[in-house]
Parts: sequence; C-alpha cells; structure tokens
Amino acid sequence: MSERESTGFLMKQRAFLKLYLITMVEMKKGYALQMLDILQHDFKNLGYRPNHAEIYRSLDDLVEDGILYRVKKLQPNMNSKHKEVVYYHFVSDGGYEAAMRYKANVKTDLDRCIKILRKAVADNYS
Amino acid sequence: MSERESTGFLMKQRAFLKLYLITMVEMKKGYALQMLDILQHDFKNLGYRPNHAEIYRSLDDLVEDGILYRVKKLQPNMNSKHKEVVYYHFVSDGGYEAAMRYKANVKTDLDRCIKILRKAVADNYS
DNA sequence: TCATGAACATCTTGTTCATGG
DNA sequence: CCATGAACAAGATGTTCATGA
Repeated sequence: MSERESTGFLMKQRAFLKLYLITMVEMKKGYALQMLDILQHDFKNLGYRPNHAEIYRSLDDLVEDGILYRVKKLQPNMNSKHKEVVYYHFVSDGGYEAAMRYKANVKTDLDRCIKILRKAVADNYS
Repeated sequence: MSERESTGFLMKQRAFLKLYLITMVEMKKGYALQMLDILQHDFKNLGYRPNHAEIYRSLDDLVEDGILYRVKKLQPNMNSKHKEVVYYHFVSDGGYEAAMRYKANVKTDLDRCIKILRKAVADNYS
C-alpha cells in the first residue's frame, strides 16, 4: 500500500496481477483458479502464462493491503461432491476506495513503462 | 545467444541494457561508465536509473555471446595521471551480424511487452 | 481429481567490497 | 577520486510438495 516512488525498471508481475485481480473481483469472475484460467487464456497469444502460485500471492497481498477479504463457499461440482472454494470481496470499510487508488497508481506505472519501451524502440531502431 | 522463446512476463532489464549497449557501441559512445552516465541521464525523467554492476554484467554477456570484445586503452585525465579504461568493439568474425540478430529479437520482445501493457490499460481502465 | 496454500529453488538485480591506477 | 570487477545480499518468481474435499 505504500505509495513508493517507482524507482526501478519495468513494473513487477505482482503489481500487474493485482491490478487484474481487482478488476476481476469488481466483475465477479469467480475464485482464484478460475481467474487464473481467464488470464492464461487472454494472454496466451502474447506469450505470457501466469502460474497459480503468483495468483495466490497476489491475492494474499490484496488481503494484507486491506483491500479484499476472503469468503469460503461450498461449491457443488458435477460428481455431486462438494469442494470449498474462496471468493474475494472488497472490504466494506474503504476497501474499494483503496483498490481504486491502487489502480490509479498502477496506471501511472503502466504509462511510464510504455514510455520506456517506446523510447527503446525509437532509440535503437532507425 | 540461444533464441529462446520469450515465455515470461515483461522483458528483463539485462536484455534492455544489452540492446542499448549494442547501439552505443555502434555509435562509439565510450567506455562503460560513460555509457552508464548517458543512460542514467536519458532515463532520469522516466524514473529509471540503471546501476554500474548491471552495465558491467550486460557488457560481459555481450562478450560471452561472441558479439563484443574488449580493448583496454590508457586514458589521460586532467591531473596528468593515466587510467586504463575498456572500450568495446564488434568481433570481426560475425559479431556485428550477431548483434543485429540480437537487436531484432529484442525488438520482437519490446513490441510484445508494449502490447501486454496496452492491453492492461484497455482491460482495467474504462 | 481440483483448489488452496506453503516450502523450496532459482533467477535477476541491487549493494557492498576489492584492486589498481 | 575513478574505473572495473567480484562477491554478497535481497527480491521476485517458478517449481514442487502438502492438505483436504
């Protein structure tokens, strides 16, 4: 949550995934592995395939940031067996607002990274 | 030198610096710390400040890749003392061609990364 | 088997130290 | 001090293992 100055090179995968997970929680896309499936599908043609551990770590970050909380639910599957899955919601006391601030910060970094990459194209290919 | 499939998230800083260093050797920008100064200056407003260790590691990579070789030269400074500095040149047997192939590969990755970031902007801000 | 994690390993990068002008 | 490295530490991420339903 600390608004640290972006002092490094390109943004970290973790921040990128937290951004997507916030948006997917807004859109109620499901539990962790379902969101992972969607991301793997959507980025397949861009050669990026996130893994499950990083998804869980990102969600855990968002919980520790005070943005999301977990709700365990029983989910019936096709074999009439029940499995417990974890859904995420914005914490009622400022979670959504914190999420929007986080997204705004990441937007700044996305724009910064795009500038760096476009500069590299301009500087090195002529 | 292996043309490995870009399987990860965004590109590594190392590849980014190797790209710039190749271009700067083409343009004869000087020795390592001079090139570092230029990069630090040019990316200052984008919040990116590479450090000297990563520059040396990138140059070492390019030497190990068979693209560059080192030439030590004595450089007089203002105090009439002499210091040995290291300049880099393309190896005569295919070094330049290998450098151009490397640059072409990085270009592909730069474009891929820009697509990923622009997709994130489109997907998460509306 | 799927879903959720933790634990472990590795790879990348940043920081500090060493050497020689 | 500068220039070049090496060595070490820290961080980020990938891989594997554990647990329960």
